[in-house]
Amino acid sequence: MNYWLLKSEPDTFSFERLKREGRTEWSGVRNFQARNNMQAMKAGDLGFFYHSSVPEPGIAGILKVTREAYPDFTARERGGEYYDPRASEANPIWQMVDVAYARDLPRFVSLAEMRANPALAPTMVLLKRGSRLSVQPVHVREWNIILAMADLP
DNA sequence: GCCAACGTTGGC
DNA sequence: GCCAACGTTGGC
Repeated sequence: MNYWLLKSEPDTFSFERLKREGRTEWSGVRNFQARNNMQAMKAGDLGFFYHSSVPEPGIAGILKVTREAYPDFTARERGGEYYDPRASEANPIWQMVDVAYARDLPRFVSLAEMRANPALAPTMVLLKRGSRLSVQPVHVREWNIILAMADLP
């Protein structure tokens, strides 16, 4: 089992919406490193659902990978927001996974709080200077620290 | 709205 | 293969 962190702007797609709708396709990823991370995902892997570009960014809940990487068809939707003219059936270039709501955290864990935790700060990808990767691995150690933070008031 | 940091593109 | 220019991300 591997752990991940997936960023989303809640104005576009929030954790609450995932909870309400149950599942979604994680399409539209247009960064190679993020794509490679999705290709490494296994069904059953868990991930933090991270809310970005809001006054208080942070982890809103937990999702589960339900379908492993397959071609992201939005890359071939001519005129669509995620269209990529280089993508073809033979070479889709971009991949997506399906994810489902897994469970709530006891509470929201903010970016500021994670930054302030010296056990996370030096290593976690999210906290590295200039990091903007939208799909990133989370070490099991970091995963457990954040779960413990969410258990505290 | 600003801007630092980063990834990608394309000329050479 | 280098690297400047550009566009994007995302915290603040």
